[in-house]
Amino acid sequence: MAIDPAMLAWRNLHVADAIVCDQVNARLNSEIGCSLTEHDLMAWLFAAPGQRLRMSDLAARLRVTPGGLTRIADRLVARGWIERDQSPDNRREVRLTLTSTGTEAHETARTAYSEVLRDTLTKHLDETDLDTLGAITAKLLGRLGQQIGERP
Amino acid sequence: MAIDPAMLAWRNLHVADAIVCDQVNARLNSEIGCSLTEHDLMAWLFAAPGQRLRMSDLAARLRVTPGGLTRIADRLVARGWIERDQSPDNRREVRLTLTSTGTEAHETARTAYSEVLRDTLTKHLDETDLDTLGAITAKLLGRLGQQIGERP
DNA sequence: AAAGATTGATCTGTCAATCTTG
DNA sequence: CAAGATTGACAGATCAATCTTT
Repeated sequence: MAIDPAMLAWRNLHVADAIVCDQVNARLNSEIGCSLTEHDLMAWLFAAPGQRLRMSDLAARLRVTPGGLTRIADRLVARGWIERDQSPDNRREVRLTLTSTGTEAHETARTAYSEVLRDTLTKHLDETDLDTLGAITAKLLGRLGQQIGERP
Repeated sequence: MAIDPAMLAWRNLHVADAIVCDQVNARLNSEIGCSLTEHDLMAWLFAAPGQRLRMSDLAARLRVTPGGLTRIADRLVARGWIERDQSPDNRREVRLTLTSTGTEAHETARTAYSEVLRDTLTKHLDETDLDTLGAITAKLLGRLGQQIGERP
């Protein structure tokens, strides 16, 4: 009886993700003093139109709860890397922006992040494998998105 | 300038892993009353020679710290699903085994787990994609294992 | 002293309740 | 009352310190 190919693929994928996450976190932590999640928050802000996003939008992108995002934002505000501000036309909404120090921190973090990916992925998989991996996971995400309800 | 294929593959893989984890956790939680990690602990025990493993070995397999494993084991002992015992020839070592209720719980959990994988992976990717995904991640894990120090 | 497991303090996130604004 | 964010209580793991056994 052959082992379930889905189970095999999943377990490999899951462990590989854990290992890469650990390495990224370790590197970001020692070099910049932030976590992968904190980097991702800054990356979403950096890429957003007007460098500005609402709390609820960020929570969806980072896949954390509203309460969780409040805490993550608290930490980055305390470090002086982001700032809160309220939308003038709807004072319920809180938006976040990068400060100038936050932009610098993100730039440094992004570089370190890329280096870890080179050491963990690019070094071990050739271009074809990486593209194939990207394509299959992209297909999967597309289907899962429809199934679940399309993460924005 | 083309987007970095490693970054693309990694982000897709990372998000896909998070989605599948959430679904597995939700299903195991509602149906069996356990988490993915708790299932994995039981699965390792079930597959082990003599259905018995040392704390430190389990910690390495589950990729958690010794302290973390103590807590996970505490919960499963409290549910009556596993038991602690001490090695007669080295009383520092603590080993875990499944109880009969634990074996039943694991069996139920394993079935639910497989069903979630069918709904999230097998339903959306054909056999070829799954095999390719398994092969590429296996290659990656092989290289990462050597790089890091071979998880047992 | 070192190996192995546990414990207390802490960190990060969740969940449900709450506060504010529309 | 609903939308959006925050807060308190808690869950789950980490880390460093500790205890036991070798």
